[in-house]
Amino acid sequence: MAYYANIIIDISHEKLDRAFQYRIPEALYAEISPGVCVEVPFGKGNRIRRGFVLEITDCAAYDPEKIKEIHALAKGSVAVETQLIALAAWMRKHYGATMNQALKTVIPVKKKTKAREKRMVCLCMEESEAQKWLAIFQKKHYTARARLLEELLQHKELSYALVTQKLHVAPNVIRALEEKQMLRVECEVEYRNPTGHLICRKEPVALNAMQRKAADAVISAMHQGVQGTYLLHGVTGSGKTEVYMELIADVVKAGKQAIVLIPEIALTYQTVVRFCSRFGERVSILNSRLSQGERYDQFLRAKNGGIDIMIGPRSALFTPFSKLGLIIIDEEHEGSYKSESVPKYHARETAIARAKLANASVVLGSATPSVDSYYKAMQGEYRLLRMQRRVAEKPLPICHITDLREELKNGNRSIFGRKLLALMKERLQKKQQIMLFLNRRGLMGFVSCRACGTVIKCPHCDVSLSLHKDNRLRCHYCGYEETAPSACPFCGSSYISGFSAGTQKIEEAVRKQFPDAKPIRMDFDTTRGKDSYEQILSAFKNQEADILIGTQMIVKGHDFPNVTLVGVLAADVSMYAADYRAAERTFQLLTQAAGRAGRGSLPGEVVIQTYNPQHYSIVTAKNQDYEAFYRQEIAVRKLLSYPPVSGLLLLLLTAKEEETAMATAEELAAFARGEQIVGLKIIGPASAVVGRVDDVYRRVIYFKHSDSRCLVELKDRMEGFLKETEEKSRAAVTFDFNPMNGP
DNA sequence: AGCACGCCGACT
DNA sequence: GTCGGCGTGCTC
Repeated sequence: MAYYANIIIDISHEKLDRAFQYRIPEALYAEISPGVCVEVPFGKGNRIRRGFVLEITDCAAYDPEKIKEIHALAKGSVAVETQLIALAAWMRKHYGATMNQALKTVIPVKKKTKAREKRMVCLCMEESEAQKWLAIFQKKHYTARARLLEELLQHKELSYALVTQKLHVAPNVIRALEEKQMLRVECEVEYRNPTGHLICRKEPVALNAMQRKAADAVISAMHQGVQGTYLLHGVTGSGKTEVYMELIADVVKAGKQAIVLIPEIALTYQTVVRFCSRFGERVSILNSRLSQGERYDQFLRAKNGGIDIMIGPRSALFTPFSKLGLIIIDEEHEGSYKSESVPKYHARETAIARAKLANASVVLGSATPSVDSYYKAMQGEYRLLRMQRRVAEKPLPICHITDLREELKNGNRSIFGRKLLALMKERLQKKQQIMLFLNRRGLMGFVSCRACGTVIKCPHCDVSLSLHKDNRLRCHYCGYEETAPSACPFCGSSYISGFSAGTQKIEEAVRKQFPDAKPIRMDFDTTRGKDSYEQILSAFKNQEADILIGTQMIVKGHDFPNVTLVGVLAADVSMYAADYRAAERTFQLLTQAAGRAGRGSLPGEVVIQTYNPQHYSIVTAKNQDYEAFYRQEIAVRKLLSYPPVSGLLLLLLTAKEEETAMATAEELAAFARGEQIVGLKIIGPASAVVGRVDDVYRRVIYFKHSDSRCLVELKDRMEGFLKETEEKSRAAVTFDFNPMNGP
């Protein structure tokens, strides 16, 4: 009896996004199973390509004569559970992608994806001989060969992409010359270096009654074999981490494994130490600093049963545990749980899908739950667990709101309102610490001409360039940079000035107002270095500075016992961002920022400065009243048919030519209209907020429907439509369900 | 995505 | 005839 494997070839193209059948050679019977990565001959030239085994069968669904054999096991592949393949299929369906793309996000692969891009074409013969051949080719009018040879004589080494694209030399011409030993195609290989692991053990802290109650609700259900999704709403300082650890301990005791998702920015040394001291070497940590290879090694340990707990950002969700019992998502409301690349999955929904497959439970934790999750809890889809008091009954900070319009009326044009100024003075006298928080959005330092109003923009994107301290202008979308000009490039006026990036401006203002204070700044410029992030935080903790100035990054779960004042400067900038989550983000940011004050024995105070003091997101944040915020926000979402009340699907069309993007957008909008889906709302097509990035034009269409399953259905039909109606030049299409930060 | 095959036009 | 250029169609 012969065995066959259904394999997806690792080429992301709709036309190849299906299984191909290969015979399994007897020698590989033991090693081939669903989820392994193999090398197979593919296409006319039988080139060796990578593929993913989906399933094993004994019946040939194709002419057995034509079925080829699996060449080998791909080196550096982990046989992943069939469960993860099912998860990839689920992701493909719900977020829009090719099966190959979905598999790639789910299956750990060792091989560098960059290898292909780094292919080089290099000359391997004497120059004089090459000249001879060049003359022959020119004489024979072998224009392609002559072009290539000419270029090689000048540069010796050329990138493969350049040769095929810019020089228009076909791959078969390259191979013809390679066979004649005139040139070589080489690949570069990279090395990786692993990091150490820390081990230390401490006795667990006993839970208080409130924590016990929350933990027991989950544990008792798990013991009865009931799996579910829980939303743990615990105010800042209520001790959610202790609850997580209790649950993990219980899961591990039952011989199962746990995954803990933590937003990248909150994955600090402190967190790592906390988990390691409780669970020792059974814990593994993933972070973005790890190379592909190291990440793969961690997954291999998990696969082989070397660890029980994996902690990490979004991608840790795909840890190949065979007996997964629990997934915890801390800071559940965080935007970083949504993937920015295809498939644009949300870790929360995907975790629930994986848990269903593994018969595991999911615990979502947050002090400020996402409106999405709280809504689902209200609908009874998740079970809500509350922890409304801080450990040791520490009082919540006193919160003041400063109306910046009033300040302006009273002639105060500085960054600091009078209330904040007075409190800062007092704290500095008492030798207590202060945190100043700035909303980064909107305060980017762009450069404009005061004479003609010209704003310096990126030549490749529709955004203004921002000024950095090294006097260079950078594009935050494509990375383009140039030296800041001294005169306006349009009118020649020398009255051209940059609005320095927000945090720098604040630092200057602090130094001016309080010459004796020691401010420390944390932003993209000061955290360039390797450990500078940790260094700044520990310096502040050791009271080497008394004012910490920063953006989002300083708000996330750090304990600074001596901080008794938090100032939020210009709280409303994020509310003007043109997207429906703006109020939610503002509320979350303010609540989290306020939570930084009074963590120690000293009571804290918070000052929120805003131009919109009456806005509900600010008023409810002042009162630390999540419920009140939720009630008002959900009413707005209902009124405007936004998630979670309604489903929202964003279609992004990208193309090199503006016309192509527009044409495809119109084509798809027309198709959607023709589908006659009752209750479907189509908004657009329109230009994306940033209409051009890296010289690629971007258009968007929004679809709304009260039942998000209808949108998944619509996406399926559009995928089918794109597959069937072939058109030679069409824009690239990406789907994004319930997008996080606009297109 | 690659790669072959097939056709047209240009030049030996 | 031969080769480059380009469109079409298939890949287990």
